[in-house]
Formats: sequence, C-alpha cells, structure tokens
Amino acid sequence: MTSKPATIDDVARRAGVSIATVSRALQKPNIVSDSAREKVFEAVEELGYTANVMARNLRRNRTNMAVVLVPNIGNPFFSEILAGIESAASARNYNILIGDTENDPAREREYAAFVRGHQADGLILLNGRLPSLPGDRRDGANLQTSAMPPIVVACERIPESALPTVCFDNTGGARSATAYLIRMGHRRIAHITGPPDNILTQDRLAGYQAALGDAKIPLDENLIIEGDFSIESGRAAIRLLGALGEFPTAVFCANDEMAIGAIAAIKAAGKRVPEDVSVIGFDDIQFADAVDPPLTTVHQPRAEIGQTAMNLLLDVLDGNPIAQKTRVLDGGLRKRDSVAPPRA
Amino acid sequence: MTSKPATIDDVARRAGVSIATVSRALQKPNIVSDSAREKVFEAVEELGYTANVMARNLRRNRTNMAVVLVPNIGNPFFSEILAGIESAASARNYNILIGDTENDPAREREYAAFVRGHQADGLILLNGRLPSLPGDRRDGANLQTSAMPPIVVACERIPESALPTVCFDNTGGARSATAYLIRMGHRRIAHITGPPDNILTQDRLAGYQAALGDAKIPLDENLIIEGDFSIESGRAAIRLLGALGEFPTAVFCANDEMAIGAIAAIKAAGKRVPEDVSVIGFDDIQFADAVDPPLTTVHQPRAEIGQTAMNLLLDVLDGNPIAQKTRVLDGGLRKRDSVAPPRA
DNA sequence: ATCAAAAATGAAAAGGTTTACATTCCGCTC
DNA sequence: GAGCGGAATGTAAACCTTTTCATTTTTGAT
Repeated sequence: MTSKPATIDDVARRAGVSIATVSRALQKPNIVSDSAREKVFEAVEELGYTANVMARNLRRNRTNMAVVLVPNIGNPFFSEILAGIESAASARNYNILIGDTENDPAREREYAAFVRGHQADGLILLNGRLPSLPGDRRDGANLQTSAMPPIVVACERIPESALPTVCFDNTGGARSATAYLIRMGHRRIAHITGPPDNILTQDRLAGYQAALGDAKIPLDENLIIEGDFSIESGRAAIRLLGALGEFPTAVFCANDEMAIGAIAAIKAAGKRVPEDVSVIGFDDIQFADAVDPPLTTVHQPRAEIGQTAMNLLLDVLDGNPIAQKTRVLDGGLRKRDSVAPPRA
Repeated sequence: MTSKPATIDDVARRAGVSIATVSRALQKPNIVSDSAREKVFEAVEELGYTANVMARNLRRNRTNMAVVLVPNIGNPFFSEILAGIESAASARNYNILIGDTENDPAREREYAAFVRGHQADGLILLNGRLPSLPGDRRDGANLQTSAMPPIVVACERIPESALPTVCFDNTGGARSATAYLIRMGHRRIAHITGPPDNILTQDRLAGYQAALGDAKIPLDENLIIEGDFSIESGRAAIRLLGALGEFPTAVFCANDEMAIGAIAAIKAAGKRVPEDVSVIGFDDIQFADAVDPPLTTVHQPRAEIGQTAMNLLLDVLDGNPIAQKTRVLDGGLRKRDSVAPPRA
C-alpha cells in the first residue's frame, strides 16, 4: 500500500490555495495571511507532506551541505574536529557529508565531485591535499578560480595555496614541548616523526629543531626516527633506537599514538617511564589520559578548530567578508606523568 | 570571471547533437554511435562539464546516498563499522552521509528527514533507536509501512521491530568471556555494565549471568556495577568496588573503554593486573592492544558488520530478495595479557 | 533495388520546487 | 465614489536532468 508521497500540488489542492502560497507559507510564514497559513499547515499535517529537497535544491541551486574530507575516520584525532564542524554547521542550518578518503586520491576526487556536481556547496579539507576536480582546468598558481568551489583547509596548511586556512601552531607546540624537556634537564632528546612528506611532520620537526637550537644543543641525526603516526611505528622507532645503541633520556613524538606505542616498547625493553625515559606526545587524544603513565602531550583545541573552519566556510558561502584568511590557533602543554628529570 | 557552469544544453550544442544523446552517451555509452559518443566526450572535455546531480536525482528519484546514524563519531568503536559500510557502499556506487546524533533525538530526526525529503535513499541505524520521522504516522506495531524508507539496523537490535538487522552475538560473547574467567579459576567476578536501558548492556549482562549460571556460581548483585561505556565510568566502578570492601579477583567490562579505565583504577589502588585482578573487555578497539597490560577482550568483526549492513540495505533498495532479515555475526576472544588465574 | 528489422536519434514531457511578475483584493484618503 | 497603495495571491517560468515515444537512419537479407 505504498502510495507516492504527497507533493506541493496535493497540499495546494487540499488547502484550496495555489502552490506558490503553499511554498510561501512554509518558507516565510509571515508574508502569508493567517487564514491561508492555517489552511496550508492543516493540509500539510493531514497529508504528511515533506518538501522534496532535491527539487528545492535544484531550484535554489544550494544544498546546505558541505563535504568534509578526512583522511581517516578511524583516527580519534579527527573525531573531535568533526564534532566541532558538525556543531557549527548545525547551528547555521547546514549539514555535513563526511568523506573518508583513506588518503586515496581516487576517493578524494570522488567526494570532491560532490561539490562539482552541485550536491554540496563547499569543501573542508582536513587532509591538506587539494583534490583534483575532474574536468577542472588549473594551472598551479590560480587555484580558487572560476570553477573552484569554496574550500577551507583545517588542521593542515597547503603551502602554495591561498585558501582560507585554520590551523594549529604546530611548530610552536613542538618547540614548547621540546623546550619543556630541555628545561627538565634532558639533553639527549629523540624525535619520532610522522611521514616525511606530511606538512605536520615538517612543522613539528622544525619546532623540535628550533628548541634544540635555542638551547644550543647540537642536532643528532641519529635521534630523529621516521614514523607514520601509528602506534606500531612508535614501537618500532623505540626498538630501532635501542638497536642503535644508547637510549635517549627523552622522546618527543609527533603524535600521541606513536607516543603510546613508544611507551609500550620502552616498558617492553625493561625500562620505566618516566624514570628512565620521558615521553611526550602531540594532539592530546582521548586515550592520552588513560595510558600508563598518563601522557604529557601538546593539547590541540580540536573542537575550536572544527568550528572555526566551518564558520569560515559558511562566511565564504554567504558572501560575508572574511577578516583574515588564515587563522592560527594554539593550545598548551598538558602536563601529566610521562615526563620527569633525567636520572643523575 | 566566474561563469555559470556548463549544462547539458551547452554540451549538446557544442557537440551538434540533442541533449538526449548527450545524456545517453554519458549514461550508457554503448547505445550511442561511435561518432556521437566521441563528439560528446570531446565537448564535455572542452567545457569541463559535470552533470548536475541534483537535477539527475530529481528526475531519477534516487540519490545513491544512504544516511548512517551513529551515536558518537568520537567513539573509536564505530569508526571501523563506518569503514566497512563505506567500503561496501563504495563498491556498489553509493555514498554515505554520516549523521553524528550524539544520542540527541532532535538530531536523529533531523537526519532522518534527509531520507524523508528524498535526499537519501535509505537509513542505517547504529544506535538502535528508531527516529520518529516528522509527519509520519506510525502506530507502534507496523513500523516499516507506507512512508517508512528502507532501514537497516546494525550493531544493536530493536526488539519490537521487524527491521532487517545485523548484529553481533553479544550474549554469546559475554558468556564465553565470563566462562573463560571461570575456567581460569575465578569465582568472584565483577561486571561493569553500560547504561541500563541500552540493549547491548542487557544482552551482555545476560551473557555474564548465563555463564555464572552454567558454572553454578550464585549471582552477587554487589558485583554488578553500572557504568556508561566511558573510560571514567570504568575508573569510578573500580573505586566503588574498592569502597564496598572486597575486591573481586576478576572484572568483566561491557566495553574496552571501561576496561581501560578499570585497569587504570586498579593500578591506582596499588594492585596489579592481571596478578591481583584480571580484566576482560568487549569490542577489541584499536587501543586494546596498546594499553598496559594488553587487554584481553571480545573481538567484534566490525568491518564485516558494516559491510553486511550496507549490502543488506542495498539489496532492499535494489529490490533484491533478501535471504534472512537478521544476521548474527560472531567473533572470538582475543587473549592478551590482562587475565591470569587468581592468586592462591 | 526493396523491404523489414534494428539501431540511433530527437522532441518533448516529467520530476517538484522557488520566485519573478502579474493580478486581485482590501482598506484608505480625498 | 474614484483613486491609490500595499498586501495577498496566482500564473508560469526556471532549475537541469532522464526517459518515453516517435521518427529517422542504418543494416542486412532478399
């Protein structure tokens, strides 16, 4: 007994008014007479009418939907950013489509096509890579041109582009984390990095190096180990460090997962955290507080990053003037129990 | 210099064919002559044409999009399920819209309106609560009726409904986890539950009780503590247990987060895991392996759950006959290092 | 060369809204 | 009571596809 859903025509007929009046009664109730409004609402109620959003979008050429490209939903780091985006979007009557790209360019293109195909009004990039839109002519320099939809970049910055960006002060965070270790008396401080081509990796590494420079500690290349942001790579890095000979007295990891892996490996090697080696992470994910010992880490205001990004995008979409194209937020060091002075 | 995007008319004009031919060339390239196809593709390329999906959807009355309602994206447990859903959807040319409801019925309704308003073809529920669709007439019994869109429930089951469901054998999993503790020699086994109105909580509690019954161990109500699936509630439960007097020798937690919290609290109380008290979790989230000690837990085939659910939904949407409306998957116990025999 | 069948194409309708523009209605003022 | 202005309403176009149905072209057999 599945009947076709009611259309605006049905409502108009039932209410004894024109479809224009129905549309107006629903969109801007105040510009319609009381009696008409009442009749329309009644008919809507009786028929269980819901406007066909596809038709509306087609006519309005706006979807109230934004795509968010996230490299990996499974990464707890992104969830809170997404939540922030969500709340800002919801507050301004927008919906978000989360595209989990798994760093697969094909996936990215697929989702980007959403905005190209008018299924979404704008794009928020959490991955720092600009998807190449199909059928899009771009010659390096002029990105946000003709066919390009409104785009906002969050979390990462895309060095060559002029896109609106909100990001965390990664270099500053890394610098103060490393400086903290130095203040505690450490000199042999290892750094486990993310993937080398990642801009976050580069910024955090730069911060680490800057702090060492500030303290006139010579850089020891052997203490910089490449990871990939995974727990396992944190483990592996520590094992590698162990195999190389002397352990450092402290390790600064480019994210919390690697720090957690590192702690596990340090314990497995029979040493204690923080008595034998201090560990510091980056991001302050949910589990940072739950590991043993609770992880000292650089806190990122993730919800705020998400909100700021979404509001930026909405401002662009609404044609509001945007004050500053790039906003840099910063957080602070969350001191817990994974850092201590080195042993005498 | 932002010009309007090219439409199918532009392509048709440029290619010197009718819009019908353009449409066909793009949809079903093989029913069009080679020459026409070539001309069309060329024109598309030159104009950078992308079909307006809103218009297409309106005409086809299908969006190739499904909404997934998840109670909390931040919960790492759901990420893998989402990934499974995503991969199955992607394989069959569908996209998913992830609706983070935060257990807020208003949010749920908002997202459900998507399918009501024809912005999505179907709905996957990860939260086990049926959103009330606006303007929807339902009288308890007959849920999936007239206006109801295709819905599939994953992870949880909704007892009163006849909706297609794929879920994990929660009772069985809890039972075998508890039985394992009993086999190890434990008799005083505490259980930290989830929120009492949650169906998962109920099923897992039932499994716990069944295992005790199997072993003829009398149920001790004092050993059943209510949690809410959060790390903190796991901590609190252990503190409560401690305050109550005797510690159990083992704790079965209704999820991994609470188990992680429990381990932290047990350590904080000066006892060791597993030597003094064994802990077992549920879900096998990513971090289960990274905590100290690595957590023994009930593994759920999350990706598979997601895939199965999505394929079920797609079968319904395609009108394929579906063999069995409800599928129960099961996993196994992941034995790590948080369980040991009780001390003599 | 003729014809039938098959293949390719085009014209036009349909899909459900919003909205520009035209019209009607109502209450005023003079 | 004519004229006017503003509010309320209706008509019809526009949004851009896909797809039905009719028409034309091609193919292949005779």
